Amino acid sequence: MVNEREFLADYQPAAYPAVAVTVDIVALTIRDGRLCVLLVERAEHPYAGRRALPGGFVREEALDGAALRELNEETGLTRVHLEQLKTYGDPGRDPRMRVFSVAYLAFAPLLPEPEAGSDASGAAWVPVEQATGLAFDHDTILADGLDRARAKLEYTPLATAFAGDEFTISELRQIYAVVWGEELHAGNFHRKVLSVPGFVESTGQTATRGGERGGPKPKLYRAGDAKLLHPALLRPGREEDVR
Amino acid sequence: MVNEREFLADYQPAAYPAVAVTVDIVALTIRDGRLCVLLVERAEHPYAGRRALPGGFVREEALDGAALRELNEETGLTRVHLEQLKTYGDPGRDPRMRVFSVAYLAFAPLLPEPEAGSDASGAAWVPVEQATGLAFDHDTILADGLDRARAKLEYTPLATAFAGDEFTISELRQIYAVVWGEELHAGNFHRKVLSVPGFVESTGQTATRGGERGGPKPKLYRAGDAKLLHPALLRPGREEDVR
DNA sequence: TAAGTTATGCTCAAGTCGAGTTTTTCTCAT
DNA sequence: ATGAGAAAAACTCGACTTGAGCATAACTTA
Repeated sequence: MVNEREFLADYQPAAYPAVAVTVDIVALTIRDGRLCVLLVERAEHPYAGRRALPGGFVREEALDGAALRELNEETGLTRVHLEQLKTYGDPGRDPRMRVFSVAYLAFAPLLPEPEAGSDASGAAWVPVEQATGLAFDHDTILADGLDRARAKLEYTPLATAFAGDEFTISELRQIYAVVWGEELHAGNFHRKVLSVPGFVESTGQTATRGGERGGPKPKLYRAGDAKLLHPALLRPGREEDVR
Repeated sequence: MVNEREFLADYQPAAYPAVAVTVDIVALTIRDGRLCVLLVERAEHPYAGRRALPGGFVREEALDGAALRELNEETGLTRVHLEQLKTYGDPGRDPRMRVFSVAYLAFAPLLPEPEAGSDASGAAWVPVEQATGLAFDHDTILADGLDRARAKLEYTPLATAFAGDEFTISELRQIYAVVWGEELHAGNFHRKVLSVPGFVESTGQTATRGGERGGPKPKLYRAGDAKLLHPALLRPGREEDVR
């Protein structure tokens, strides 16, 4: 019976209803100390007028390429960290037809451009807590993306993708604080970051001035060559683990 | 320009070349102390005669449902841990047409059935080190699945999905050893497993007899209610981290 | 009954973590 | 200019966690 099915499936693909594959992108950045996601406003039905994650149909290109192209079209960004998140394909998630969406997660350094072309589509960076009521199942996709982003900060040096080429330990700590939504002990964070091999490397320079509200000139660092943090930087307050 | 493209994409999906979506499953189990993956032999072109991961076209069903159905068709398994792995969609990965494959990772307890129906398709559990030269890009998918499985053992109680309902700490340790490919310190493993909240819970029973080659009757445990291990069970020998 | 194997627990030194403190260098407002 | 407040960086200390070994007792097979 399995063979019959396979046979049919292999040789009569046209017998199946038409399907489409899109990529949708959860692009995150930090603006004004807040975690923001890139959203577009839909001009067409379905969900006309609703905000949605940027994305579009996959052409004759690789999936990663499609995601990069879409993101570039909306933001002009080209050198971003992009990784596949998950694929969503429930029947009915798009009222037009069966649409499978391969979601991607992107980490953008501090605002490459405030707004997209400022023209048409109205792409905008929206604080994640205000990004609700999105089109399709994009609320779910965004939630999954945030979960993944928060988890990845723990064991990868991904936070450096949110920072510029050079950054201070405090700036890095602020990134963690904003993404995780909780303050971190400055001293311990400092010790930890410097002790994890390959996380950051010193530039030998210091910032030209201290913080906004005082303090000495901090040293500058750039991202190291580690792909994984070991030991990991664990999120505080996870004692009573997810059961 | 972006709008034009979106407009076209939204309203003329039929203008795009036909695409298909399949699920492919990396189903892992442990047989005779070896990590094995479920493979089928392809009867049809392309790659006729080559071994491949089990899978098939997605019907009018959810992706998770399609994966479960395919796995069930091959093994009869119904209560397995199944999770989405990654989606593969390079143009040309299937010579017939544009095929996107949503790969799933499954963890099966010790051999539900030695072989599939033993009839047709010739589904078989193959030691992973012998599972090479697979059809399509299945070598890559398998490698990604193994990476994911090994990583997940560290911070989730997934290893219990490889064990039966009741198991001994030593059996659990063997699962880790087989999947990771390295022996673990018995005493430390024992201490660690019992100290992580929710990992395992005692049944109060002990096995009816000791090990094959001697030793006291071990206590029996069942899986606990934790979804994440905290602190994690780190793989040894990862000092010089992935750079 | 002897020899070998295993489950389980204990010890100890090294390492890590969270929390708090100290010193010093800045910025800002007076 | 000067004092108050803030932040960078470094240090301390006690509580845990880890890796490596050792110890003991309970079993199996020969």
